[in-house]
Amino acid sequence: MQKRVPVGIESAHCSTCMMGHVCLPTGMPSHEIEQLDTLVKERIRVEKGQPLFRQGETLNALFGLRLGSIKTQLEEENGQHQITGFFLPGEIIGLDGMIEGEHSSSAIAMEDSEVCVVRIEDIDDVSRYVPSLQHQVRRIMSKEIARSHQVLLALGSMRSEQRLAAFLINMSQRLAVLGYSSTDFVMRMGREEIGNYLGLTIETVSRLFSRFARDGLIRVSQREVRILDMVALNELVGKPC
Amino acid sequence: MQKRVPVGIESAHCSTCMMGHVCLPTGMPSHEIEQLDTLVKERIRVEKGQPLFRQGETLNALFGLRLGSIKTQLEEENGQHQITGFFLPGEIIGLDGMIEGEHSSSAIAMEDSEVCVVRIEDIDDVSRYVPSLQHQVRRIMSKEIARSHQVLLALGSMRSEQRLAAFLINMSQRLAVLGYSSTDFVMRMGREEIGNYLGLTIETVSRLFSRFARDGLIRVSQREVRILDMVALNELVGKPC
DNA sequence: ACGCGAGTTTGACCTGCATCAATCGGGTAT
DNA sequence: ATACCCGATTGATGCAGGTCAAACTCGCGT
Repeated sequence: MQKRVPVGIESAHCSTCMMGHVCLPTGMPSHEIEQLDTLVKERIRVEKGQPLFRQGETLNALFGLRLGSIKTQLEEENGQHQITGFFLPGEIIGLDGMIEGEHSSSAIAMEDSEVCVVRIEDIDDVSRYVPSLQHQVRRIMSKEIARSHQVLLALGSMRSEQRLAAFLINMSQRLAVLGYSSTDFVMRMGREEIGNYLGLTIETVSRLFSRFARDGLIRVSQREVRILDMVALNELVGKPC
Repeated sequence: MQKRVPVGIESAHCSTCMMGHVCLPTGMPSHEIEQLDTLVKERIRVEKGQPLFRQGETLNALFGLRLGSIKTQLEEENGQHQITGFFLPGEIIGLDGMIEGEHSSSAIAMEDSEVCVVRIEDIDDVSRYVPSLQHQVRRIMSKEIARSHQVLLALGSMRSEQRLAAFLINMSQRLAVLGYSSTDFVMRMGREEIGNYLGLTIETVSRLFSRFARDGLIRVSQREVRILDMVALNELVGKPC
């Protein structure tokens, strides 16, 4: 059984894709979006737990997540790893591989997922006809930089409860954009992954979930979360000093 | 007295700039680098302590640091801030402002500095004639993403001594690229800034410097550092688990 | 030379989170 | 059902690094 399978691309057109409003074409004029239809020549399905790409691999392509969820992580010689991002449908993966050379991180599917493959050379070709495409790519990369700076802020200057609160708020907002409930969702990652991402141990994360629940901020059962008091969560992370 | 002063640009040509080998033109073919000479229409001097730009400002330009050193930081409503990067000559600042809209961080000069201003619209113009320019911009942004992921790794999974060791190694390497000694240099930032960047308090940073010195890894006097045992520093950060 | 102030160092103490360890619970195979 | 396993929870304890406080150093201006 293959782990990383090409799938049919008959409907692989950005112009008709339902993710268009949250994916690469976001905000582009519709006549230019049609020109993107040659951009995605391939789609890949990645099984849960399998890598989309691995740190060190040469891959001159970006991946638009269509379905599922994927985490990226830095891997060290000594088996250690640090999760650098959780990606949801519509988000672009592989931006740290745009140096000719190699990816600086690995991307692992957290559930069965499907990505659109965009070869970088194709980006250059298409952008001759679609000037706004370059803007778009830069916009997305810029956003990724800003995003990781936000995580730096969390790891560098927040206490554990603030980090988890910020994490929940962030998940909530991103899921809302995708049309899901902002108060009621299933996290695709386990406690260990959350802890790793936030620079905390699994036990601390677990305790925090319990505490948040006891304090009436959320309800949790395994990976299901219901946010009961968004205001309190926001206060926890930002307002007070 | 002005804080942010345009300076003459008579010699503002990437093709003749001494920073060329470490700046935006890095690795570009020389006949294309000449085409970059229209890219920098302006140079700005920023006084120590003054901002090059501020979080929230609309600025559709990148800045190539020519002289001096600059830090970028996220600023929160409550006066808190988190330093997200220290920049040395040859490095590009403002990559998180390439979303049409606003910068997501502030950039402050740590000493009197000078930057080349590259307007984003000019990038688009010039890249019509210089196809590799787009690659170059993407390469630089990709590198910035990878860089911030490295800092995430430090903040998320290293202990204080490892963070400081990694910081010193990083400074050493970057200064070496600029032609300075890799073992003997002056840090442009104070203890507080280092601490903020690494998610530590000023006292912890100070104690670590003292400890490193006592253990014969470095010699420190104020902001001057001499690295005595680079091997030990590297072991501290990576090898053992 | 003196005094002053900002940045740094050092010490004593405290706490938030890690660590170690035991238990629990839900899902799956038998 | 039962057994098993993996992830999550909860408790007890320890320590790295934070906090509070005092002293020290280097410039710098007078």
